[in-house]
Amino acid sequence: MQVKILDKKSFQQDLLDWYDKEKRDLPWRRETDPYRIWVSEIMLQQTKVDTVIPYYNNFMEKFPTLQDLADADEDKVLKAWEGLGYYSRARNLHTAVKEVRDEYKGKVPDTEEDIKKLQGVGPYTAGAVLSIAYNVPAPAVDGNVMRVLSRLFTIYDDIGKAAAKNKFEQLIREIIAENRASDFNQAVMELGAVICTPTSPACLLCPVQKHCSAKEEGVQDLLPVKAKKKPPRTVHLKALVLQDENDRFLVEKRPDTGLLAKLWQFPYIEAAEETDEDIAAFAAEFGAAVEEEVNYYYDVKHVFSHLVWEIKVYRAEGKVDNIGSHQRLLTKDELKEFTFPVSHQKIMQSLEEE
DNA sequence: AAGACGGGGGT
DNA sequence: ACCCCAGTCTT
Repeated sequence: MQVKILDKKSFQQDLLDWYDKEKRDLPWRRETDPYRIWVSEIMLQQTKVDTVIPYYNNFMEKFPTLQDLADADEDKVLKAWEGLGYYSRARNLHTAVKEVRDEYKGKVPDTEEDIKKLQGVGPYTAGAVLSIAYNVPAPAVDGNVMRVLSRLFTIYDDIGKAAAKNKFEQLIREIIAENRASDFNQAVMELGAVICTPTSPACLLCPVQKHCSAKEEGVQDLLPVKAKKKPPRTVHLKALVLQDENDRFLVEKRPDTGLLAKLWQFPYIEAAEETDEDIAAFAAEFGAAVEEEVNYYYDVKHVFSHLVWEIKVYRAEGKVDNIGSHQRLLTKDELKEFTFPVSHQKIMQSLEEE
């Protein structure tokens, strides 16, 4: 591969000098424990630093060591992840940490071969943990890195394609500062986060502007190239908030796999058509009398990356029976102990406004 | 190679 | 209302 950079040493020095001076003071940057680095990198997948910080701090308070997390109940782990999204990250991390406890004597693997075997550890996270925790010169290519490199070297490959990622990893292998792999990888990501931003990059403040091919050609706003995603499909739901005579609410645990696996929710049905009887029939299964017009209460809209939930919420009070084994009746206080997706937190919140 | 999988921010 | 952000696993 042709590296069009003029002076590698000069580039590394300009980048690292800037990073040494300007790097943000982040909780996980005060840590050297590979377990803590690992947790931060899992949380940072698809998620902004500002969102992660409070979750990370709380998580470390609850599970200070790898052993603590490995020994914890899954429900507690999910509760600590509540609202962060992509809950398979939490389940996979929990599985992987138990694997490290049992198969690696509690020490996070420091080789690419071993660390990649862990659930939820893909090419990015493997490189990030190896470089940041162990200073191994492995590439850690995330969206920030692809954006920075696509501009530095005017690469017009679609960064959504798998082939492009290999190209960027190879590029990092060629330009990484071998003895400062941790700082180098973090510096590139930091540059992408605070200077080389998706829109309106701050080129005038950029420490490596003089090495940047896109800036030289004035095409920084055209990069990176990325195919547009399809709009999410809309699913119509009717959710049922049943409150029994003891002011307990009917909730249920979602299946072990798929969307929002193992989280709790108010029972609902998919309503393909705007029919009137379906919610009544659904409620009748619990011995509750619900009518479309009488019990309709509230609308909740929730947007995921691949679908939209438009939820009509129905409320009813009275005796509740015929509870399934995955279902529970919980008081308002007890609801707080269970993990709900944000969409159903919105439903819960509507109960406070009366 | 494409889709599933959450949630947040900016304008 | 519309735009943007994007790792890993599964199919």
